[in-house]
Amino acid sequence: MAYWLFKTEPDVFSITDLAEKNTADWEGVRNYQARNFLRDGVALGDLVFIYHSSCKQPAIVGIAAISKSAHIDPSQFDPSSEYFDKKSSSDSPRWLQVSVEFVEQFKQPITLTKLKADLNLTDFILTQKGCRLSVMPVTPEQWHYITNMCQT
DNA sequence: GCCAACGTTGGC
DNA sequence: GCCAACGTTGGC
Repeated sequence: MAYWLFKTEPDVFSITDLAEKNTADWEGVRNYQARNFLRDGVALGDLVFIYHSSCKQPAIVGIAAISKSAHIDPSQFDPSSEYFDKKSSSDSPRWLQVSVEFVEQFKQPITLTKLKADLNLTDFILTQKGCRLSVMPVTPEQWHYITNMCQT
């Protein structure tokens, strides 16, 4: 089993939305490196940190589990979707999505400030300068360290 | 709203 | 294949 971190803008889709729906298709990944992680790495049963970005308090806010591995993201073919990609064809679709299932919402989000300040997380991809990846791997060591942070 | 740090596009 | 121009991300 592997560990991941997915970014989302809470104004668009938040951990609360996921908690209410219980499952969701993680649509709209439009970056090749992120897509390749979805395609080649993310597997059924993997665990995912949900991270809120572009908001007042950027933070890891909870955990989800992969409930379906990579499959075609239909929003790329929907002209009314903000994720529509006119250059993608049904013959060779460009973009993939996975499905996620709600696991838990942290009572206290682990803020970006806290993550950046932690000397044990200097290799954490999220906090590296200029990181714009929306899907990234998390090492088991980082996963366990961070999940322990929210119990204190 | 600003802007640094990217990623993508397309002409050549 | 290079690279300038452009678009996007995301913290601040």
